[in-house]
Amino acid sequence: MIDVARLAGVSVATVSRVLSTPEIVSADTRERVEAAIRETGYRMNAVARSLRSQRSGAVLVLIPDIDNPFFSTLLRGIEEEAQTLDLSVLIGNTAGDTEREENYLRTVGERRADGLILLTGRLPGHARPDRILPPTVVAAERIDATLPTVRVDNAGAARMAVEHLIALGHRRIAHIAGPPGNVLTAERLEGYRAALAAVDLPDGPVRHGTFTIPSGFGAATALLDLDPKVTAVFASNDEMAVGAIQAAKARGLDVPLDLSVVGFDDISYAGAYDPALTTVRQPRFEIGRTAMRSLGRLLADGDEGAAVPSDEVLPVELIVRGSTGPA
Amino acid sequence: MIDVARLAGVSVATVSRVLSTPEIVSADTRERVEAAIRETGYRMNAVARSLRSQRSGAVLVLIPDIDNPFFSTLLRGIEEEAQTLDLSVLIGNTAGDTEREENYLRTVGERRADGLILLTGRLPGHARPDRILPPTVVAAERIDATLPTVRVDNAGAARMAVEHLIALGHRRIAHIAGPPGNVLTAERLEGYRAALAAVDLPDGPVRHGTFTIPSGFGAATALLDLDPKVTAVFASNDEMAVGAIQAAKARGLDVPLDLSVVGFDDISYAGAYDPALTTVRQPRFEIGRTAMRSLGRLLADGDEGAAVPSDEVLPVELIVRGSTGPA
DNA sequence: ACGATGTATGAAATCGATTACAAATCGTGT
DNA sequence: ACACGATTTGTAATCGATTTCATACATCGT
Repeated sequence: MIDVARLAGVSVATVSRVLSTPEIVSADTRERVEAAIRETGYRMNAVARSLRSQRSGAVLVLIPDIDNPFFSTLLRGIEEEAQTLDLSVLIGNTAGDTEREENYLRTVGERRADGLILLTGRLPGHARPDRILPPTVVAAERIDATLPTVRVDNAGAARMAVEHLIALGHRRIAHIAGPPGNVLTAERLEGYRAALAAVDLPDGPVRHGTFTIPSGFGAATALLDLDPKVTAVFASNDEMAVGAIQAAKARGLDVPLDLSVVGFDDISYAGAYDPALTTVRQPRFEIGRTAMRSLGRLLADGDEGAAVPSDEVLPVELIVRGSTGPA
Repeated sequence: MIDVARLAGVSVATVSRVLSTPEIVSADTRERVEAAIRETGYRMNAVARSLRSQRSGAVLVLIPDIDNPFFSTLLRGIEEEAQTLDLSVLIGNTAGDTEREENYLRTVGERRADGLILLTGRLPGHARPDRILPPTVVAAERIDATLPTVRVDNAGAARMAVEHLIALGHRRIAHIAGPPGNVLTAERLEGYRAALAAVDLPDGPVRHGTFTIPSGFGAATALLDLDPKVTAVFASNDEMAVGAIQAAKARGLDVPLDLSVVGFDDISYAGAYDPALTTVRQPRFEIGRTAMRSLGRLLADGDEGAAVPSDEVLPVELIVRGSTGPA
């Protein structure tokens, strides 16, 4: 910067002004400085700027598993919006590990990141609930009423899925739920029950899985053993739905002729599966993008809107494909 | 830091030393300082440290598509190793866009990142080949002999896949290649040809796709139209292999009875597909981890080993599943 | 022609650490 | 008891930007 200043015959203060607030510099010096910048190939040192301005220009994304297609799409949305906001994205893959979480949280304590996006479905540092968080946005699940959140209406979406099955004439509809204690599990189970109750149908059998294909396979097997008259299954996510289809095939049932299966999420390969999965599409990319946008606002506003944590609910869409059919 | 120093009755220099080189400070002052740190809840400002030490402690990963399971696993490996090296990972999703690439490259020019990992399969800033790069490691493909690389032997792996088909008795084996001009496409095509040539079989028909399911579907359809006697297809990646299976099913063929299909990569849902995909597993996680490890060494060494850019070739594994069978 | 106002610029303080150099303290051998 | 080297600590410069404050100059109204 000193070189640029020398070359342009101005002070470093002026060079800085050309870079950050060009409008307050007279047109001709500005041009001289810009020419000098080009000539020297000068690049701003972002670290020095961060030190002085007390902003790192980065956000940290805590994510349970980058490798999970659900989260990777979210991350893509976050990344996309971050780029338009000129913010960097630091990733923190926690793998459900509290220690790693703490590690990453240190990162923001050390000022490496200005804000935080939580995809982990729980508050970090839960040992100390008094823990102060930086500007934070929660995506995909509502875990704390005091934090801005971007999500979908899980209960409503689950209800929509089950209503689709009811409309197809199914009466005995089972549910493969997520792990007990999980917010998503509870909300989707609630939606499933609401849909049945609305048409005076009794609840079908319910089994819990762990959001994985094998657990879906196991749960579906158990359900079909328990009640062979079940003609439809609503799974709390797509992986378990795929597991359920595999279980059905394994016992010689045809999907959708003998058993209809609905998933949740519409992960990328749901449509590629055979049969193609009927599922509820969450706008994952949009959720990510929206979360990043909210965080951007939070960072820009200082503490203005903090009093009213936003809670954005994005619309879902039922994608009807080959895994469901008439009862 | 000043507060800590005051509380411990020492100078800030001593506090700094306790933090970065504890061994040169006497045991009792060290303890006093550590107590003061705990008491004040002091957290180091990483930005200030970066400014002084001229190291940001972050690496930038340029990735074509985070959402692609192939890359997301790589990224997970990178992330994992980065955490043990105490480095932050900045992600740059380029989506094949040169402008974004440039944007992200600016990031490292501005000292936000110390090093670079390229998953994009090409050198960035190709407009200016004289462009100076920071310490850089290339993962998954060899694109420049002067840059350290971590990869697999694509030709050998492809050959292994085709030899599996030959061993099953297949004689007319088609290939769905990647897009022309791509390094991976060329190497895998070469391996395919080498396997056939080794047993004096003529090349089968070859069609190019774009590494996507629909393109695999289209290519397989074209191949089967062209030569209905084909009994096996080797696809250059798993997505195209899935597309090929769909194409076979669409024309009433059974996989693997009428047509055997082999893919490449072993992406996460290859084993979940119906039929489960026979494929060549790339150790993606290990590739990512190894790439990060190499970069870590590069960053630690200054310019020592720069003369001999490493080229690590990791072993692949043929995963035989349900999509291949005897001719 | 003169003070008041506004605009453009520069000098220097500042952000929060690290580290070269200097100074103080301590121990040890004679 | 003293000189010398080793250890420990402090003072102040430094990293590269931003920003406050002061100053120089131009413009304008009366």
